[in-house]
Amino acid sequence: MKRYDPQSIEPKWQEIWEKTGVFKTPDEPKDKQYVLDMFPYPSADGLHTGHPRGYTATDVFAHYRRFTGHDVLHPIGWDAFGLPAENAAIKKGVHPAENTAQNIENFRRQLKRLGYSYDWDREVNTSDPDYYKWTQWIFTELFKAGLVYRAAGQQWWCPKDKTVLANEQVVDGRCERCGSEVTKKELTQWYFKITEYADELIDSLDELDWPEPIKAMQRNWIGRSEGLLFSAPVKDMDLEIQTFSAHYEAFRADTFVVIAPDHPLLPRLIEDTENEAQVRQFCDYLIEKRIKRGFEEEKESEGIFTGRYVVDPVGNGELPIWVASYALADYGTGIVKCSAHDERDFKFAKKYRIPLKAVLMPKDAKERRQVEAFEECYTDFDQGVLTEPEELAGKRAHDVSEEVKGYAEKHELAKRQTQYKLRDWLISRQRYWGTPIPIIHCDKCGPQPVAEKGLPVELPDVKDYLPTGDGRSPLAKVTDFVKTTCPKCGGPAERETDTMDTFADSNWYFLRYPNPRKEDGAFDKEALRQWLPVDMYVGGAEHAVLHLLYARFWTKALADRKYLGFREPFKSLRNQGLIMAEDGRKMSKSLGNVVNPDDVIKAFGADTLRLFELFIGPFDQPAAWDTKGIEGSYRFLKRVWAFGQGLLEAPDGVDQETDIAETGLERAVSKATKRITSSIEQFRFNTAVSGLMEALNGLQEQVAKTGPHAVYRPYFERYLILLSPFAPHLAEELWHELGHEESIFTQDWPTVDESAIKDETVPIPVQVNGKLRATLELPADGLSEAVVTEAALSEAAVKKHLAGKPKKAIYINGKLLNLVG
RNA sequence: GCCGGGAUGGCGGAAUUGGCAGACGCAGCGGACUUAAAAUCCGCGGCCGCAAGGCGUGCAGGUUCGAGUCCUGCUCCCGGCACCA
Repeated sequence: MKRYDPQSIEPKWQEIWEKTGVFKTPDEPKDKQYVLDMFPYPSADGLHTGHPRGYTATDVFAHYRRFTGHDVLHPIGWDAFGLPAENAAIKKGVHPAENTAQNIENFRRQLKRLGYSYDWDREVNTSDPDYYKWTQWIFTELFKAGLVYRAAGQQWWCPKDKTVLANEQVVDGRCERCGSEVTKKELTQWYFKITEYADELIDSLDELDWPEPIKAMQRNWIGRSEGLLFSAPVKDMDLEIQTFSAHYEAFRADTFVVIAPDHPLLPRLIEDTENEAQVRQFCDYLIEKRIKRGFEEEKESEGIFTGRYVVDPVGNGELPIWVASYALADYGTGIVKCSAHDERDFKFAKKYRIPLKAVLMPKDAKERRQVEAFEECYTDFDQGVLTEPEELAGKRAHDVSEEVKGYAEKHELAKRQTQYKLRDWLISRQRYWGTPIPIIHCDKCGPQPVAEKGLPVELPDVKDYLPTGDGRSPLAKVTDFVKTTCPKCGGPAERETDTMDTFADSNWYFLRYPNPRKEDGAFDKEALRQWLPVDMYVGGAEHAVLHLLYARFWTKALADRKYLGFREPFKSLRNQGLIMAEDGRKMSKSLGNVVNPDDVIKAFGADTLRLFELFIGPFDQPAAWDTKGIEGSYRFLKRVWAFGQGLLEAPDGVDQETDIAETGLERAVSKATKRITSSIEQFRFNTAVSGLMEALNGLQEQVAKTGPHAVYRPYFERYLILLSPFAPHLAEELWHELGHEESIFTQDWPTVDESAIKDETVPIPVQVNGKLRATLELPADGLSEAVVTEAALSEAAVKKHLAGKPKKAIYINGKLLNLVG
């Protein structure tokens, strides 16, 4: 009997599969399935144990879809631009291009060693000019569509990476990449107008088959809130200010107004007032304090009276305008009407002894007295009852929401307004290793997009790619690159020297796979029609608001430019949970608890690693690595191997006893097929693997009755097909040993024999008063209530717990009998 | 604070629509093989109890013939967002 030797069979089949092209993408797909992984960022560390979890899942899914007659596109590529590559390159003194190429080579080797069924002819590499040419082209298209603009402003700045960061890349006041504390810097930068799509980005989430938490995060991030916009004249001034309110129902409680210290209207507001200098000084102090504080929440708000009043449009008289540190210039209008029914307003008013008024009351009398005395801040707009205005008195704020909106609109007191937390996407990066922004600055004509024939704007191959830290990219020092002519007037002009955020690269790569080598366009209409949208997309939940939101935005923008015939790129999305270290902590080099997939493959083979990563726990949940657990998966594959070898060496010919075993084998395989099929479809790979284990146990049990026999082979062959998406090498090897010339992957998915699944006798649990007292073993057919009840009543254990005749009986057909005494 | 997700043996986890709680695996115990060990194979296994039996899915209630699953009220853990008006 041959020994199970993954080290020899796995590379052998990988080579054969590649040579014969079994996993190549079909040309004219009829029943297509686009099964996609979030492409990896090729870091110097190579694959970590988290990668194979998601990649094996999609691979199993892709195989399964092929087996069930679908034409599958299952590609892979490299998200190759980006800061970490550049930082690593700087550290090692190797050019990022060279460093990235090495890393990709290593990643490719590792992925191939795992036996994934990728179509390797379709690799894309975002740092390849043939790719980023089209990233730049899309940029210019969006520019022409008015979805790209330049603006000056305070930007988050990472002092270590020496580049600006988007809001999304700042986590707890730190740079998402390197963990340094971020600061602010005044810069002119490029933005994508993602806010233009805010509504659609929220609304169309409903139609997506995505994990609910991811949808919730996107809704949250976009942060839509519908309310009223009030306009109010400033007393003794020719000036109107506007305020946004989401909780306008208690508008009669407004007693003051706050404005952000950095609000653009503020200088005008305080001009020529008595306290002008003092207010200005205080605002400077507040602004500085906020920058220093970063993302930490202020313990106690501070403010100062501006000396100005607004005349309230809804009848609350003249309201004093205060500068308040808690007011944000970039949300709503930056000015807020304030009341006793907001925690922050309430606290602020108490601190500065600003008068308050309560018009929203709890039902409870004691609580009510506290609210009336301003001892408590009451903010429950769902349960609270209004006391003013008279028309609404006694009604719940929640119930009159629409009524108030309608009334305010009708009498022109306010307008309906929707606000978003989502900000436009800042894409300029002052770093070398990225896609150059294809813009030419001309003194006469302004910024001009580079025409398609001028693309790609190639990243110059320079020695000095170190970030400068002065707010300009290292490209600014490359005179040959910078100096050019204006595409409009032909005069001397300068190139934009910033590069794009790497999320721009990954925004559209899934559109490139259907036509990866197309030279005269980013994508081919017919190829996109054949393959897009992506049917199954798998990756980590950490991309919930960055990549997944941006990619949706570009898809919609390109659809509006008539380039795409769909508005959502990813129909179904699944997230894999993190693989933690065995100690339950995150794997990290500094903790020394990292498991390297290469080592695992060396010890157990790729099939074991694949199987174990799926068996480790529910796919979307985090799981801790388990050294003993992987041995268990290895043991299982060895048992499959030994079982196969047993059948190979078994004698031919038929005798009567084998019939009984065959019935049992049919049952085991049919049951397994049913269970594994539904598990894969639901992305519950851990139960799919236990289904495989259970089935092997069943096969062994049956065969043990007669010993191995050649007539059992067809059952085992069907079993191998079920196993093959998980352990492709082992399955293929045994398949061929069993005498097949063609690859196992040309076969059809096994069918289920429903009649075989049915057992001849079934166990019927008998409960007395809901408690299990006996289990009857009865023939599967003819299980009427009368038959079962009669059998149950003759059981000693049932009699014992049942005093006399049962008052009532609940019989669930073929499943359970409950006697109530 | 707000929004998600979760809590089941020693451990990871199973359990269609409410119907035998603990599948499958890990660790453990007992046995076979072996001079011995590893590997492999067979068996046992929620807790308490000698047993009959009782108790068991985070806690407290409820609905139901019957609840891990449904309802109400909590506790704790994980993730995301957070002066967002």
